[in-house]
Amino acid sequence: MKLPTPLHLWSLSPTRAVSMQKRLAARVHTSALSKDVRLVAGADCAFVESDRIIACWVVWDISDGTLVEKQHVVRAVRFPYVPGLLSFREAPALIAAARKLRTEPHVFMVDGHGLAHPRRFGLACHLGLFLGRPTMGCAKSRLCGVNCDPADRRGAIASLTDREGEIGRVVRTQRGVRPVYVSIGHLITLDDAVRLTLESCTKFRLPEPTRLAHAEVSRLRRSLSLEIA
DNA sequence: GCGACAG
DNA sequence: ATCTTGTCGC
Repeated sequence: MKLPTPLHLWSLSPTRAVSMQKRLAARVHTSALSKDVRLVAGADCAFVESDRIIACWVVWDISDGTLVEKQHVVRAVRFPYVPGLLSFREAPALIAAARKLRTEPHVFMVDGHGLAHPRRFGLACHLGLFLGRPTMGCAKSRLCGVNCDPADRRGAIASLTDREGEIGRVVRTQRGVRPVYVSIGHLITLDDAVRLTLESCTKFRLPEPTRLAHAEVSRLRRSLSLEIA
């Protein structure tokens, strides 16, 4: 996959990283997604010995539920986990893995937030700018904002808001499970992000693209752990 | 000062 | 995220 010229280097201090987020947040855009979304890419990361990161992208066909392609990279971890700065830890590896994709996904989904971030610039937004393509976030827990608890039925939705208004939506993807937190990343609308989330959660709480990517990095981590031992 | 805090 | 078996609840 051909990617745009990188917007900046990744060797930044946490303080500089925060400044960078504030600056880049202005470049994020909401826009209608093309009508025929079929290929949905899902990402996830795993860590080995806390010093190496495994980043993977899986391309899932929403029309027939098949796995089209999967690519991954293993790199050295260069940034600590700091709430609000997740992209500086995971994005570099995810971008490298995305370059290896041979198919062109219609939208990229990540395990984390996009706009539903303290500075409105979560991992999904950061990746959206670097990939120059539609992205959205579907997180397992909340980072910021307030919300009501959606009804306990598949498809129930509650608005996630912060001072300026709606920054995402809390979606119950299956009855009897905890809801997921959906927000836009870049070049997509919140309505489409929620729709894609529900269409991708065919049988589990989490979307298939992201769920499959998680299974893949877990498998890769096991084999790498064995090489060490 | 006291919580909250994506993965 | 990661360390980890059985076990409480629907």
